[in-house]
Amino acid sequence: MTRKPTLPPDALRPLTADEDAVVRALPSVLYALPRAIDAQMQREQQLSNTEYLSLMYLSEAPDRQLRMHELASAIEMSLSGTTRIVNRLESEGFIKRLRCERDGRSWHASLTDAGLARLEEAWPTNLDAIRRHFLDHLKELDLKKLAAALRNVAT
Amino acid sequence: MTRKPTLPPDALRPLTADEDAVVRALPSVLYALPRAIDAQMQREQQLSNTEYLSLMYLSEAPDRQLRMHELASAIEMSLSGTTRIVNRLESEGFIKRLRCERDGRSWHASLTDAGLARLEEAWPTNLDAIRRHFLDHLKELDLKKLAAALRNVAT
DNA sequence: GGGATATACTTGCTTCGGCAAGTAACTTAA
DNA sequence: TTAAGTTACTTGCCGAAGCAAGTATATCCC
Repeated sequence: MTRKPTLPPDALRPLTADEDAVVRALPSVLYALPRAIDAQMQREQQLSNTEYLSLMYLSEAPDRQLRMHELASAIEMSLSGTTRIVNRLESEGFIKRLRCERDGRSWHASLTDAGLARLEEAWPTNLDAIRRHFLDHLKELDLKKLAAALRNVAT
Repeated sequence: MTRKPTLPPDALRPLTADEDAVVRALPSVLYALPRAIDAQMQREQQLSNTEYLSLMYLSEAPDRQLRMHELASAIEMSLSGTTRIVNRLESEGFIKRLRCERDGRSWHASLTDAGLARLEEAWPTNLDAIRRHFLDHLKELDLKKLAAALRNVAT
């Protein structure tokens, strides 16, 4: 039972009413919402969100390829998780693995034409899912500030 | 390959620049952030977020107990997932299952004193995780509006 | 009252993800 | 130049969650 030692007293500062309201709404957004988006993507496109993101980041990369650890950090997954995602996408022909010429330990995940086509087929569903589950509910917010805040959260 | 038929044209309406900025930042927030919060809770408190939420909602319920499906909907998990969470928490003595007197098919998950103590031990970590990973990055936002929007997303 | 249906939960099976250990290839330093 | 260390990726093992099927109880309707 190695628990963290006592937290600094600041951690116990009570939440303001507004913060509390945000915190109360958070589980829905952080836990249920990703599952809902994933489920729609899976149902309508047979792609998980991480698979979709992989195709997307690859499509935007120079030469449509990224080294494994670059892809991992783009999709914010562990390297082992990324290995498996690439395995799946490779087995369906959407990605090819290419040896890296400059570093024999390294592989490039390279988006195939089929992979690009798959992405183009899938993105309307992804956009629809994000709109329906998320964007459409934010009408009252200042999106510019929200985007900045979310980028800030991201780091 | 049963794919959804063509989406309504509205789904293809392009994103505004602000919407796009939000969407770009979304994977970090919806996928990486929950993992980060979970990891901190697991590391420092040996509790998953769903376990923590279960204890929390039970502590707030009348008689500190809820029927399984009530708990499931509170924590927004499937019933089978809830069964397993309750199994885990029960095996550690934090929850007891009590037969429902009015309905023989039903069980109450009931928070024990040990469970309440566990919750009280864990909440500062949870609060700290939420603050550090999320709340502290929202300084620029109108939290009242954000809370309303998030509640809106939740439904 | 008793069969058909519905409800509340549990279990079996599968998938996904992380960590830690393993392997191969590169780099550094003696 | 070769042994030690580091890096890039993969594999083995595990836990968590969902769906679909199973079980037990309740309700409905004749």
